[in-house]
Amino acid sequence: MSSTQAEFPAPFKAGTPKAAADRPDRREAILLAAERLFSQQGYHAVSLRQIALAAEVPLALVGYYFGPKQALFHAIFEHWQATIARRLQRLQAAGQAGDSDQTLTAIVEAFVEPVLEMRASAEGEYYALLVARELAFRTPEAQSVLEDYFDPLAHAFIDALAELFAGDCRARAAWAYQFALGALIHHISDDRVARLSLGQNLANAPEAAGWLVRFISAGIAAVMLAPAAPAPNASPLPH
Amino acid sequence: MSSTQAEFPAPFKAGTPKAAADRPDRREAILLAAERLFSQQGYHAVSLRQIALAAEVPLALVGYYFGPKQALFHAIFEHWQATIARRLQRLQAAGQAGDSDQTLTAIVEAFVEPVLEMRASAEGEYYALLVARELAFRTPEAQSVLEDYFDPLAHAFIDALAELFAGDCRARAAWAYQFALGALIHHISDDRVARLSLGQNLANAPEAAGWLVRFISAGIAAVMLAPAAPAPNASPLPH
DNA sequence: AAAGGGTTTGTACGGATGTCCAATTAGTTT
DNA sequence: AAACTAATTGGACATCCGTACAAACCCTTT
Repeated sequence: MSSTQAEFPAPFKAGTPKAAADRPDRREAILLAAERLFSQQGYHAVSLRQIALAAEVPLALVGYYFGPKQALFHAIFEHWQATIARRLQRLQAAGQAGDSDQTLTAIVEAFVEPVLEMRASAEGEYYALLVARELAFRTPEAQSVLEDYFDPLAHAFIDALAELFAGDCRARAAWAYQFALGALIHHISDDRVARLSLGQNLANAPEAAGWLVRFISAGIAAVMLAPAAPAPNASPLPH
Repeated sequence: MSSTQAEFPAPFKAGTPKAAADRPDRREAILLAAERLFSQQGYHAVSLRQIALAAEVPLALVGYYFGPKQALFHAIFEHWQATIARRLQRLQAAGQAGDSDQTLTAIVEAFVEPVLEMRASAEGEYYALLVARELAFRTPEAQSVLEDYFDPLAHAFIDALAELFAGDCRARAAWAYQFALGALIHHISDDRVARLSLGQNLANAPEAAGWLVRFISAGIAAVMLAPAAPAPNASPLPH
């Protein structure tokens, strides 16, 4: 794991035995504001002063709780580590469905729905956005976060797909997974669909989940069930 | 169009009748360096001094040719505007295919292939990356570029899909388009598939284009051909 | 009351940034 | 050669950045 961990005030205030609970938690306010601003504008576009202003705390308090800016960024991912474990559990439960069509749908739902739920929740809204946007860059930071936290999840999904469609097809499953991940991530971070649909669709509307599951499931099936290396003009439908 | 257009030296030097061709084109050197650095690190992470250093020109020359930093960012997309026109032409040609399966495949190929060709070329490599990575952010710079240059293209594709699948289905087509765009964009900026496929797939390998076309085509068909608002557990395959 | 540790705050430093401008050079036209 | 425009350059400006620090403030324990 990466090295940046420090001796700054603990996430759960261990020092004070029975701290007054009525006082607002300034540390979490900072974390929330950082999450929101980083996810909307990107790490480098946001200053610590903007974060402090949004969290309604003085600037120096940011440094007091989190130290350097980079450590604040890292703390966000620490804070959400548990959600990845939930997605893994959900995937394992998906393998127990009926026929293969149902199993595929169950796997895709296990892939999509926890993320959309988090995106829709007040707590995880901006974390989902942050993951979707910041992990595309090839900085050493992003790479280490990806490898440490998200690669195991990806391998689990790819293995599940390769097992569902028998044969030597793990390479295909890896392609299909990346396409599916792209569709999911873009949907998460999208606010353009309202404009492009001329106002008919709302960004991240709940009914979109069903369309997305449909899109990804059919796409995966088309890739996994294709006879061989696809001819340039092959029909896309399994038909 | 957003307001930032200015009286800075023209892209094609109109003032000088027969400028000495042996002198290196400093303006294009700046544009190239900006393209590369912006795509790798992001707009806000790159300073004008870094760009000037990479282009091997003094700092003030950047301002002389492009004015404010945002105008330089905008000029990159202005420079590649022709490729968007080519994509539009390609899309219009795709409508003339045979049956609806072939037409859909032709539309998707018109959507995917020009982008992958650009990604594979030495000239357009960084531009493709830049589009994929930077336009996801909700910053004023990204929004204005999206509206000015890419919304017309998106509308054309959505209209083509809505026309292919008859009925009142433009809203669905808008969803399908966003999912497809996500798959394409993520594939463009991805270098993780090699790791996730345990070395079997190479990032942006040419054979991936066929799989991507298949994935997207089947996904679009599944969304557009669905009977009604999809039930949560509906089968994803058009049977 | 006194002490003490965890919080909170105002403030300031060095450095980097975007932008601007006057001055100089190069190239073409009169 | 002189004049004129385009290209080029170094340097400076105000502003913002991340970071650090000493003093003040609670609140609980002596």
